[in-house]
Amino acid sequence: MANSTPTAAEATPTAPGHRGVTMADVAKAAGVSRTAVSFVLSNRENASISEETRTRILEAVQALGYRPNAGARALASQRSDWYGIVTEIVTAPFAVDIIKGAQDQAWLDRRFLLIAPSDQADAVGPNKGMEDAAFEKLLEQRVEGLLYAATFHRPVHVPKSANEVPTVLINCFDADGKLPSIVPDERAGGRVAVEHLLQAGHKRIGVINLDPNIPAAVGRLEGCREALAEAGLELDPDLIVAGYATADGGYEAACQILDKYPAGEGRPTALFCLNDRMAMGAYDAIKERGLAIPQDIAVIGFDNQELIAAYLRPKLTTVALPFEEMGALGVQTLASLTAGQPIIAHQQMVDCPLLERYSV
Amino acid sequence: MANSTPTAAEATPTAPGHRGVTMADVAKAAGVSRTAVSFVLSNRENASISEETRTRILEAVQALGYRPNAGARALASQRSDWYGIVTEIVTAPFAVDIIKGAQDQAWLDRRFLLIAPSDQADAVGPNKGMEDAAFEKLLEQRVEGLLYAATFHRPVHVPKSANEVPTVLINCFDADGKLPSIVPDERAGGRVAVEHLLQAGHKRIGVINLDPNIPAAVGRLEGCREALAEAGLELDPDLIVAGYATADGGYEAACQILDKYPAGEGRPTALFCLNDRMAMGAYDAIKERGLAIPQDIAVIGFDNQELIAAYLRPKLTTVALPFEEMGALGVQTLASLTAGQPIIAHQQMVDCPLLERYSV
DNA sequence: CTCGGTTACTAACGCGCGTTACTTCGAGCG
DNA sequence: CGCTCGAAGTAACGCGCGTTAGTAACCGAG
Repeated sequence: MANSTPTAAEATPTAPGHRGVTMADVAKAAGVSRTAVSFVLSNRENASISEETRTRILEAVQALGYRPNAGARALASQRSDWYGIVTEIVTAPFAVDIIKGAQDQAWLDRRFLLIAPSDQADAVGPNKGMEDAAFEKLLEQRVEGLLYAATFHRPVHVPKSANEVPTVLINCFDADGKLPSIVPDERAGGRVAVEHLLQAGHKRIGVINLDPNIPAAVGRLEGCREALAEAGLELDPDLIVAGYATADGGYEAACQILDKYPAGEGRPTALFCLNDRMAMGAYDAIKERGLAIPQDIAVIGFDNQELIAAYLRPKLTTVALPFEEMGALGVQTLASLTAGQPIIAHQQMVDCPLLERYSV
Repeated sequence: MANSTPTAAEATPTAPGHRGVTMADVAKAAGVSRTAVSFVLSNRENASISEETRTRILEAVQALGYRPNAGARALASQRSDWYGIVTEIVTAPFAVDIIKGAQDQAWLDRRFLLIAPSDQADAVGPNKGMEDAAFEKLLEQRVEGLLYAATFHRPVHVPKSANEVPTVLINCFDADGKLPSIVPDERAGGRVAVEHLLQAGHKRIGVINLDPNIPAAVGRLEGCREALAEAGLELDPDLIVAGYATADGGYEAACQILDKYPAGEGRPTALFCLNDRMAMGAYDAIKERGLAIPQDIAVIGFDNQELIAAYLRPKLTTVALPFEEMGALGVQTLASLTAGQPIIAHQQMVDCPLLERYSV
């Protein structure tokens, strides 16, 4: 301000922050070398810059509206501070939460998260190549690490290019068993759900199952059986009904259970629905029969699909899938990997917390 | 392959695509200058490279697993091919769809979409600064254009830095009236909804309203009145009930309407719910009274919140908010702006299509 | 044989920045 | 006074690439 020499660069002084202000412009304005500016802006430890010139430089930065060029910085320093995540953003109410968790954590670490879409992951469709392209694009940006997130817990095949930088899988695991992964602890989740029902006094519990082969079903059911076993109970095979993972599927499965047993005579007093969408359908089946939730029949879900669980009437008690936590943990794991630290655990499992609402 | 000179760069020949393969490496491997490689890879028109060396270069690219460095390329060419979008990814089942639309379109245009989070937009909370930081971060990446997306249709204040590059608002509009925006055509949407009810023979229609002051409510109600007027009907003020934009709010509003009019005596035969969450609550109110949807009372929603609308029983007929289309249009608009073309329309309105399911 | 005009390239600069090696200057010390 | 040493800064290189100006070889016309 005091002795700022007007330069050509200040063509539009009323609009600071106009594009193309470089460190050289700042240096000229402050009357120092470009190196000095660089030292100040990167807060170098052992650089000796007097307090006076330091503030003069910072003033010039402010006045000109200088903004560093991330690309140039990455080029010169050979590090980008970027991570990449590829995920099916499409059908995915879940993927969003993973992204949010990852992005918030990245933001805390002063890193930037690049997001690339991959439409259907293992699609047979025409865009099988999209996923490879997504990885490719991210690597062109010279990301320092990669995250791969699936919308439901399952084994996946990841493009080979993922081997070029540290890569962590979220909500899925490497079918080839190489890459580290972060998954929900389905077993513990199933256990916590059923323990909650037991504590509420229920002894006869119906289960509305998913496709029995997917990891989620296997784990949750295992946890369910564990909890029952500890209470000296067993799961009645007649009370497990599988259905499509939709509200309609849940409705039909619930009907099947409720219609098999008249009131009192062996009818379960609680239903463990392996996901919230099915619980939504179960609600209808129960209400149709004039039964009250939770007085006549308690219902517990799984997933905590907010839009459903928090808006059903009564609000659904459920076990939450820890998407945000997994996203955050993914970034943390990536950070330690890119820092050169060894892989701590090949597969990290994250707890699924119980969310008590009003259906138990 | 034939006469490839082994170089130090081929340290790990079994792992092509290892990091740090540069154009110079490719040039050396192909026995040409770096310039020649650059010409081939960027498909220059008036560069004369013989077909022979051309294929030799491409072979070297393949063999070494060369991958361009996007940052360096942006630095040299002074253009980045990147757009940025800042949005509240948080609470936002909607923002996701906007992002998807934008990202798919960007992908088609061979551009990359950088996503920055902005937690609560006009939050009073501690992270008011986050939004500015998001813009700042994106500008540091030298994005060529910016998108700003809100989760519900409303006026917004955008940080001044948005003026430095072309900026388009999506699902919101500039409170200062400067920036171009893309919003849903709420009025036409309300009209289409009510026309659909009229066509189904309904003449007495109840409206479950949102906060009457927000743009969505204003527009949708206006469209509703238009449709009625064209049929020679009027909206009975007694049949408009506002509530909180939740399932509970919808439940209470529906109760109020249904309890005021006993069957036959002026009870509406259809409910127009201004969003799907409220429709969800209205379903419960209707079912509780032993009425059937749509036989006794038809219900139509707005928003097409997939997780609700497609899973309610019966599935909800609703008017969709065109998030993906708005996202895509945003990128298209940005493309024309960055190409130097003038602003076509200050505010572009996108149609809200009717989705017929089973509740009317 | 010379000369203009192509074809097929290459040398060299600069994008904006981080970083290393070097210079300059004044204070302190024997 | 001569010397060293730290403080305060600067010149210059290179990151990987796009791009312009230029060069060398060849070819046909005069």
